[in-house]
Amino acid sequence: MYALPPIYDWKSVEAWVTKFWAENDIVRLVMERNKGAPIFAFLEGPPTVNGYMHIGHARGRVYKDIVLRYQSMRGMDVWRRAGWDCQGLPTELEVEKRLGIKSKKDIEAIGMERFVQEANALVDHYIERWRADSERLGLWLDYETAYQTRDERYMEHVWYLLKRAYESNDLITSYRVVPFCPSCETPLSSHEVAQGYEETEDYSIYVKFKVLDGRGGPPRYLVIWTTTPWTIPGNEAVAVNPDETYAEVRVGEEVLIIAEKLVERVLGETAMKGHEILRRIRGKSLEGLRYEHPLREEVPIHESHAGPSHSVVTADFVALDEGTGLVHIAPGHGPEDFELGKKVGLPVLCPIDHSGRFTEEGGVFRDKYFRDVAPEVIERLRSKHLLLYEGKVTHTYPLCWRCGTHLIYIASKQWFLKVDRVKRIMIEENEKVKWYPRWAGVNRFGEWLQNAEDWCISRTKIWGTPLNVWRCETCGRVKVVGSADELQDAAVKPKIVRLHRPWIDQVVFKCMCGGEMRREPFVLDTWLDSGVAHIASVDYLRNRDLLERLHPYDYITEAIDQTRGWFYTLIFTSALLFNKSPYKTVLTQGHVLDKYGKKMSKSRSNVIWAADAFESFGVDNLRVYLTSKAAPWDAVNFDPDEIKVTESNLNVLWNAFSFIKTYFDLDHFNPARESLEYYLGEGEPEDRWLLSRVNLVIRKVTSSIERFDLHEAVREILRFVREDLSRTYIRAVRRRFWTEERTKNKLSAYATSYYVILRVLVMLSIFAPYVSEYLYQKLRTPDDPPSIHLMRWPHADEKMIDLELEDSMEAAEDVITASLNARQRAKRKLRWPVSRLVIAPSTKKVANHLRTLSSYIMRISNALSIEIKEPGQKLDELELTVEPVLPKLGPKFGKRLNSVVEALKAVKVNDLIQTLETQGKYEIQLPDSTLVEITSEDVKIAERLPDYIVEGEGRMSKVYLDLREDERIRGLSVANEVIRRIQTMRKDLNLEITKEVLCRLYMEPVELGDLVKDVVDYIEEETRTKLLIVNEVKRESGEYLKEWRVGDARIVIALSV
RNA sequence: GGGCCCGUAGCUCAGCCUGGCCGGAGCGCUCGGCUGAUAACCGAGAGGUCAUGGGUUCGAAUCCCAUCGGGCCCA
Repeated sequence: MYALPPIYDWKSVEAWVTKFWAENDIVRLVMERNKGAPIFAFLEGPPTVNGYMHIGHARGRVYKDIVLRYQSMRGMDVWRRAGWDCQGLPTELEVEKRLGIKSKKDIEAIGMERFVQEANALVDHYIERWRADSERLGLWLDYETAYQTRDERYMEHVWYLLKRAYESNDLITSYRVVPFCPSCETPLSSHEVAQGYEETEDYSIYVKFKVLDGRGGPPRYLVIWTTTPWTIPGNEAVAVNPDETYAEVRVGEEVLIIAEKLVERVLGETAMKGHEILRRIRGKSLEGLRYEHPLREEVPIHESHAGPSHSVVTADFVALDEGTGLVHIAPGHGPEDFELGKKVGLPVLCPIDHSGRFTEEGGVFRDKYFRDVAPEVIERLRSKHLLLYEGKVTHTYPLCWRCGTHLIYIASKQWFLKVDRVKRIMIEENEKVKWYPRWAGVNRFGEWLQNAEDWCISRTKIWGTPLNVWRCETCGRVKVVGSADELQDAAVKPKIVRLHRPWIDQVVFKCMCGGEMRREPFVLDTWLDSGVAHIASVDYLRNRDLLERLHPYDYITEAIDQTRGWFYTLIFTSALLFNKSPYKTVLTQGHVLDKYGKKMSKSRSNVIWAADAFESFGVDNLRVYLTSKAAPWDAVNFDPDEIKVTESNLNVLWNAFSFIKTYFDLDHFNPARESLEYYLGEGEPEDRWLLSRVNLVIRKVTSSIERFDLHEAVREILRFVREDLSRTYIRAVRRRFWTEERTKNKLSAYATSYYVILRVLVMLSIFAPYVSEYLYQKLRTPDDPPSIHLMRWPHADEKMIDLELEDSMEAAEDVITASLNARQRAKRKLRWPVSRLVIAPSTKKVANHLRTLSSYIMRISNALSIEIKEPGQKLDELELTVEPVLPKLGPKFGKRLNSVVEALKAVKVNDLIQTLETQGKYEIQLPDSTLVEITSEDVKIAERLPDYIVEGEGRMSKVYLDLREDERIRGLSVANEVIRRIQTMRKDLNLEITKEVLCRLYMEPVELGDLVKDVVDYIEEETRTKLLIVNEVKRESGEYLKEWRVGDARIVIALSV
């Protein structure tokens, strides 16, 4: 233990505390403290370990930590296992980059074993960094038993889930159109797609499809609009809304078919002039109308497409808010198109492969990349006079959430988890979940659940949980393996049986039919990994009892974007397995944006890494800043300059603590032996007031935390420290602390300070674990727990809450502020006492409140006497004057005005006021003896203060200071000036506060010496000196001598140690 | 196109649900004070069309509608 540094230096605080925790095994003690108590189950959403922790992650992790610390202090046995999400595309991409892999062929060359080895090494590296950063952040999770989604025991739970799903017919395989990333060469799930929408610029083209109707006359065309020209090779139909009206429009020599409502807009945008509507047709009537495929020469396969192909079909989803009201249908490139095609019997033409290149079926476009084909398609349409218009449009288009590539929709065979059965359970179970804020669950999540679609879980990748489905090559029979044990029956096994690829691919089963069963070559969506965390993290298959105790979990919290991610996949798998939600309470977090409110991203290079932030700002400062700035679910703009404010707030705590602690040490105050109750009776009202305040604050902070209003909780604590403890209380008790004797009055202030600061530190500890620990260590007695984090959360002592007293203090502070204000205007320093403080309260209640604190008010405002008037009662010396209101009197009295004004001067003011009040009028006699009547409108009553009174105005009271001085006041004033100078000099000499020294004092004019004679004791006590008033100064050796000018006076002080 | 959140002093945010205390706080700024908590502390001051426009009401920052702007999400 070393002395408290003079200012708050978070760097050394963190260093000291980190060492302290490690040496005393504090984290373990905290984890084990409430064993056997009721469980508070937290489920850690595993960070994806494919990068480092940034400030946004850090904020989220602080919200985890605060709640866990709180529950632990409340006596709960907190379940807090850490976890890491290890697999998936991002890691795979980074491995490819490191190994210089560009295609699947490269992987074959390098070997999948090497690939997986590299992936594991990468994950090891990131986990190490994440753990270190998390621990430094103060997030105390159980890292030793952390779950990892790459562990075989973990992956078995994914298998278990799929086997159960297979048994309940919720696991299916299906040929469908799925969103696909051509760069990652894998399909994406809808929640992955949902994360990647971005503004992009695309072509906007209007294309004419020539109608084949065998009629004579001008050629007719169906007009369609699309932003994806590369889908036209795959076109099989044009859809119209059966209930809308379409128009045949003549433009020049051609007839165009467009939805009637959109004619103006389309022709306007395509700059076509001089049109004429020939006739109107219902969409339904267009059905079956055949057209010529616009690229029939380029994509010859269309020649073989008959039946409903290349004709108009009807679909309810065709909307008239954009385009032409005619939608080009490519069943191989859009989910809606696919469904429609299935309904009406269109072939599913998908001439694009997994890498985004056109296949043989793509005709002239073969081997070209889909996005590169767009301009060529446009040119060919133009040359065939089928292009009506070409432009650009900016819209949101889904990009791959990891690599940023434009996604395509293509048809392929994939594995799905069906949503129908599970959806009903999820919706019902979601009703029971407590969401913070409510709208995140009811509106956002609720809506998402309503629209949930089948979940595509298959990925054509390597680094993931392998799909546990084997299919017989001969008869097609399927076997779903539910655990590692089940692999034992395999006919062919690799030497080392491992659940990852490539080893798992070598496991071959014997089918009942005699054929060989091989694994379906997919891995699984990584969201399925984290989605089973509620069971896999506790190794459910081998610990069913444990799960019983934890599930559903009390608390999870992640950022709002997990609405479509983890919040969803968790409830999905839990609904599938157990028919219930896996969590009871969800706190959704807002994002951290940069100081300009922009999203942080690597491409903007405005990302702030957590480790850097810890270094530059300090962990506690950062934690308090992030949590106090906004509600957890609001986005915050991260502005480094603002953290300085947080730091200075904590510095106020430091200073307050330092003041209190200094005097505790001087007096060897031992809180363990000194009872607050014993001394409080001898204390002052500010003691009882502060005790009331702190208990009220405990109550408020506690209920804020229970509501997850964590921002309000921490703000309330800081406000209390700043306003109540530092500004009000310490100002009030400073003199009491300076008392030399061990009086009960002083000890009451000590005991109060101890009581209060201890509770404040405990509450603050969940937000700022380092500095609160540091200060606690300076304060704790041997009987206290070894760490603040082993303390109990304080409960509000209702007996101590005294709202009457709080109101009284508020009234008193109002008066004190007003009197300081008055002093300032009168240029009377607080050091100089005033003889009299008169208070005119606005109400009876305020008056009563002030009376209970009159001596407190005197003490703080440095007044020698106090008078508290009744409401309405004025200051005795207050002179009331009557002033004529000339604009009123003039018209009334004309020439007699002057004599009326003169007569008013002679009137007895109080008499006049009273008469006006009671009768509404007043008669005055003019010099010529005539009587005139005036009303309250004619005069203005003003107050006039004597010269020696200065007035101050508060919210609840008016105050008057009597500035007149007598010998005593002047003596005290001079004494206070002397005291201050001596104190300064003592400090210059760096004297111990208790050190007694000799002081020779010389003052000019010499009469000042006489003034001070009566208060020598006072000066001696305040400055701990032996005072000698001398008539002349000679510098003596060994003395510290200094000359001061105070106003006109000269003061020479000489201290000899 | 739809949904959600948000627009209050230079900055960050309370107040809005349950209309009515001259619309608040912290920081910053200006001026002054204090000086054994001193890189702290205290006082005073300047600074606001409560996004805009309607409506309800005796009364609207607060309730309702529309518009504009910002953010997030969905299609």
